[in-house]
Amino acid sequence: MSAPTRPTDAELAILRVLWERGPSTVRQVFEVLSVEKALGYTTVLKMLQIMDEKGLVQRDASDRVHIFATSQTQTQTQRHMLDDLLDKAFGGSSLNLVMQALATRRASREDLAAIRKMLDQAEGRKP
Amino acid sequence: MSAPTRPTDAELAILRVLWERGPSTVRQVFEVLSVEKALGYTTVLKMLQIMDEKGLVQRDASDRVHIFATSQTQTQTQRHMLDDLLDKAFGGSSLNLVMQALATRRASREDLAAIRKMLDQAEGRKP
DNA sequence: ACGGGTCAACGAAAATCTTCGTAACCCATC
DNA sequence: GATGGGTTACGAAGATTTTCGTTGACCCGT
Repeated sequence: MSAPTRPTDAELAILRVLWERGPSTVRQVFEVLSVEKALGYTTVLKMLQIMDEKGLVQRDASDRVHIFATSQTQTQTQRHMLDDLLDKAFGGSSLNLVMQALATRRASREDLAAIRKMLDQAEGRKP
Repeated sequence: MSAPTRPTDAELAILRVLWERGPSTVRQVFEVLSVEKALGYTTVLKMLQIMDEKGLVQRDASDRVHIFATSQTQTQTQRHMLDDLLDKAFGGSSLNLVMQALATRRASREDLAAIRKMLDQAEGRKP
């Protein structure tokens, strides 16, 4: 159970498909990815083989056509990558990161309300 | 003025030093980095040469000992990398990203208060 | 002028990431 | 049981990233 290595861009593209579709075959992943970008079927296959070795995905090989699934939830991976970015580009300051995130893309009123609600919980406020 | 490529990990380590120290010589960057990790002087030099070609840093070669400086502020780079992460791992949802960032244990009580304050301003609350 | 120390440039090796051609395999249908 | 379409396995090439040894230039003190 070693620390999962940070997914590369190509790996992340595949993970995105698996998160959205759920467990999928190579062909299913390929169909989705090939819409946006020209790439070969065996490229996707190879990536999934490597990701399996790295532990990024799990493979169900009980049928002839193997089924691949992510081994971490999207949320877990997001946390991991955020933590990584926090260390490497934000000096560990999550305040700084949050400020930047809120400044970059304007959050809707509902978003802000949701964040406020979360702050209340985090701070353990009494109403 | 092409879109600056996302810095690699090694590049980011150097950028961190330059952001903190300001414009520096190869040796100065090397001294800082070699504290945490064993690496050669020429490794740092080569990295800075490459980063110069990529446009990540700017070089003042008017003296014999060259001075390197970042070509983007830390904030600009942070925005860029956050945007990248947002697309690639968060489906473009900054709300989601902020929530995750707040959910880590790295946000201190003061951080949360500062964010709350910012929310107040963003929502235009009257006191 | 000489020698030791510091410097940037260059090339190349090592490591990692990305892509795909080829082969081997399985199964359904002719 | 041969053929064809779809599958995984394998290896290797190409691209990028990371590392550093070597070389030649430059400077300063003797």
